[in-house]
Amino acid sequence: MAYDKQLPKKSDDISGWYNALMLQAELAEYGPAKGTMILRPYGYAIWELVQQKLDAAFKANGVENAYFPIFIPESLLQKEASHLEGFSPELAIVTIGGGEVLQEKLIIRPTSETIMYASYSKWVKSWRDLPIMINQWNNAVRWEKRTYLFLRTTEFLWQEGHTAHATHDEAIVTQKWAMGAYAQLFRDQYALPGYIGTKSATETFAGASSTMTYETLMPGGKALQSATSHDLGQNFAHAFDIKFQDKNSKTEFVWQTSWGLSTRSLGGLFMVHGDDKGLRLPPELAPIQAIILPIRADDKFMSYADQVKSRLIDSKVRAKLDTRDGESLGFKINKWELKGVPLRIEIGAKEQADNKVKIVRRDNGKIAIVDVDKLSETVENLLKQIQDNLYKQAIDALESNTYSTADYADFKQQMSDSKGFIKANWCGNNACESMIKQETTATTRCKTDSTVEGNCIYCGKPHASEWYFAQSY
RNA sequence: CGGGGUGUGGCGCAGUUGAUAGCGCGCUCGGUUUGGGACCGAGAGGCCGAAGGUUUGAGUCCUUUCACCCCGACCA
Repeated sequence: MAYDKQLPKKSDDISGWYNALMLQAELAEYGPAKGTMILRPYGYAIWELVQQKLDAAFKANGVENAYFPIFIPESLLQKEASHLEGFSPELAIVTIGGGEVLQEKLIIRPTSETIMYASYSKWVKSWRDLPIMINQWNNAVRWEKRTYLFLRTTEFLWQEGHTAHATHDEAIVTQKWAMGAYAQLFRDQYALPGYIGTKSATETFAGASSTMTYETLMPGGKALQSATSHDLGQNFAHAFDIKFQDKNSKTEFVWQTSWGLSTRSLGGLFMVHGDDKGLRLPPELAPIQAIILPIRADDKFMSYADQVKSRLIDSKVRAKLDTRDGESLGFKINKWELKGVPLRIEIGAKEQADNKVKIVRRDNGKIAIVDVDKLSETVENLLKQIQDNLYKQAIDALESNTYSTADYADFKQQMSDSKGFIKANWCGNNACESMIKQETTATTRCKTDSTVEGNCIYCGKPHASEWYFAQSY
């Protein structure tokens, strides 16, 4: 295993730190084709934990999993005009199959609205066929000009939920429910606080009526759109002719939603919680929650170490015993710190003699010497504390980097200094949003939940509502 | 799509005025070690991104080309 001794400091060089960390912690590496990512077992295990949690939440709300093809005939994608327009610059298109030029080009899915809704239109005839609540875990391809590991890769993994309802109200309930599920996941598992709100017209998903977003703050002050939930209105229903007869025998178009969370969110997780020593994984998403390090590889320590491991496994802690030879204790400590394992348990002669273990927290370095009989409850307790502490640190960062101003000069100054989120009023006019972006590189991230109106920070017009602005990843 | 950079053992790099490749880390084996990135010894591993050219001779010079990375504009 190759671990470079030097990881760039997070505070000096965020981008260098992040890239090196992704590779060194064995989360991912670059695929042979530009912008692609190989998810290594350690990184994939984190994604699997996300999947477990989210999948359970979906199913609890009646969502079923299914799978639709990766190839979308070009004609399908063309059916919804704004959807096509939004995605066409970043499509990967198959033109040759089996050595022959295809009669109709095949789009590699950038998202699955079109191919799924072609089926929905066949499936829905009666109000009794509704709602349709389907999710799929899959990959998608968007030919981005510039890529980062996790944060923006040419191919990414995600889930996309797609529902169809008899009424707009019901669709909106689902849109909000999905965002609620994401918010809970981010808070309870990712330990990532964020702002939830509606996107401006220009930032709304191509083909949607409205987009809700979960916006998190990255170190360096940029915002990361971490999950979205769309109210598609009847846009796709009209384009794909998805209609049904209601209880009064009247023909109606369905109301739809779609919502997704991708491996991008893991990039946010790594970036926010990591420190100069490497990753700091929240226990909920740590493939290994406790790493047990015998001070020596001697047999007499091993049986005790095995016993400690068994106790943890029995109490459902994801524990691993590092028995690899040829690595000194110091090396192993650094290795597991880099990989962000929340707890390190050291076992040596002293611990064995006293029937104790030494437990060190990754998040703050605090040491506890614990009686082995109290091991499980102590570990469980510490894991909770670490989870809470990471959330607390992240929320402190979010709050202390959220500003509010009514003065455009302040706004500009802030965006060129420490960045972060700025709450400011905006009239809703595209021209103002676009000028602000040109002059500060900041865009609207989402509407705040404030109902107080003010003057537009750019044009000064009254009755402007409050928005979060930030530079975006 | 613009700007910058880099391609030489697995990784990071050196290679001067051209003379058929070297260092560190890692890896393998043996031994000594082990409470914060151990040490000694012996090994394995590279036609220098690709193609063409100049030359007695090219990692090095020339031409073309490909790929990737970083920074911007576009985006989950």
